[in-house]
Amino acid sequence: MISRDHFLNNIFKTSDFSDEELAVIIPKFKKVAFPKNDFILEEGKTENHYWFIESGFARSYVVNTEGKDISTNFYAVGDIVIDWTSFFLRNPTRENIQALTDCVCWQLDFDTFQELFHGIRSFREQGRTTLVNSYFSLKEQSVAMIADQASQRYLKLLREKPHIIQNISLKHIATYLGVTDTSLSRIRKEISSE
Amino acid sequence: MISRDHFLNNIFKTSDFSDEELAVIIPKFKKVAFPKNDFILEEGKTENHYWFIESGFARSYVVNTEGKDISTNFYAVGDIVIDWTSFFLRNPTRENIQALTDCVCWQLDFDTFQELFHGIRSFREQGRTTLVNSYFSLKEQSVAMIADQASQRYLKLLREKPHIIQNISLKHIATYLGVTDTSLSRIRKEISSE
DNA sequence: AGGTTTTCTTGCCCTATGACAAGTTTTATT
DNA sequence: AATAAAACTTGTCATAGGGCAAGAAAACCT
Repeated sequence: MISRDHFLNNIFKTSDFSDEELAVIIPKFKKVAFPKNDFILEEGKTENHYWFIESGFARSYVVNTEGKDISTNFYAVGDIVIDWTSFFLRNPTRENIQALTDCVCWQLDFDTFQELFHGIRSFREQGRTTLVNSYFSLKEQSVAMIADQASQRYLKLLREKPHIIQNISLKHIATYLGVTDTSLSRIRKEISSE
Repeated sequence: MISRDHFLNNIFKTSDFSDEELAVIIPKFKKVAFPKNDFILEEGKTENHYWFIESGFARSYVVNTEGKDISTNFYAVGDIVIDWTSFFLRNPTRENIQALTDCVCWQLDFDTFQELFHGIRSFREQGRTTLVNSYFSLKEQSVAMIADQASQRYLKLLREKPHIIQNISLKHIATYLGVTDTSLSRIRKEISSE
């Protein structure tokens, strides 16, 4: 019997799962802890798991040809931590995912995912929706990179994900927004002086 | 009986479909033609279809707050034309998709898609893979916007999709690459003089 | 607490790209 | 073919943001 206030119950409660389905799904997840700075995923490995974050912060990044890292995403409580491409295409990843603080996560492996995906209609509907939501966010950010000034991208992030601004270091946020840390520092100054 | 050289047979042949499955799937598609400049999808509408292009070129774009359009993708023979977000989340789209030449397409509607997706395991595996591939391309382009110079993004497009460079107007390619048409013209000049 | 490392800010100058405008070439239309 | 309309190029000048380096402030040891 799954406790009514189990973390994963809150994750799944917005979807159309029956109690019976949740009783099948939730026990498949395994609790794991990542200490601060630990790598949840490393470039070159093929991802065989994903996680939901119960506590802590993480970020994903890629390293470009000049050896600089570029943050591609940030993960906070309730977020799914997954490299969609590596997980589903069974390819070595280009991404690194790193715990920025101590993290507690709930993990599912690929085979179990497949079993649930093909076995439970609402699970695959929910999985598809989660992926499409990620796609949507990425597209929004991608269009903003072309259409908006860096300061507007910063303000949007501040508006929509203030917990990221408050908990992630400026240099990581800067690369995510496509500017240098120097520029982001100036953008902050500019904004606070208004 | 589906002809062995039916266009859709070539689309699906790379996946693990049995002949029986193909005989179920392919007849569900409906042939449609879009004349040049026709809108395949318009902002504000909820997308109830997707298409495979048998011939022609199309592009998708969003209009930003200043009224300028930004190309988000180009579609050529064999490509899937779909607004993933609108199609799966059943939301009004922000995108416009426009035929740049006369196009012949094969169309599937949402309800039929759902029937195949939930009914045929290999169909949903293939659908998921297609979506993840789109996600991958978007991410690549997104990281390139931050990590690479405009000229490198142009060269990459030229290398990977020469048919796009050859058939799509400079101004559309420019917004896709995140530069003005003026800049792209200079980039071309710069490259050809090397 | 004292020292070390990391994070953030600021100054100076530079570069890639944008804005605008005037040509030129290509394509479409009658 | 003649005309109009796009598409593309090029010039001049402006600007957002980058590169580098020096401090200041904060976080992290042991």
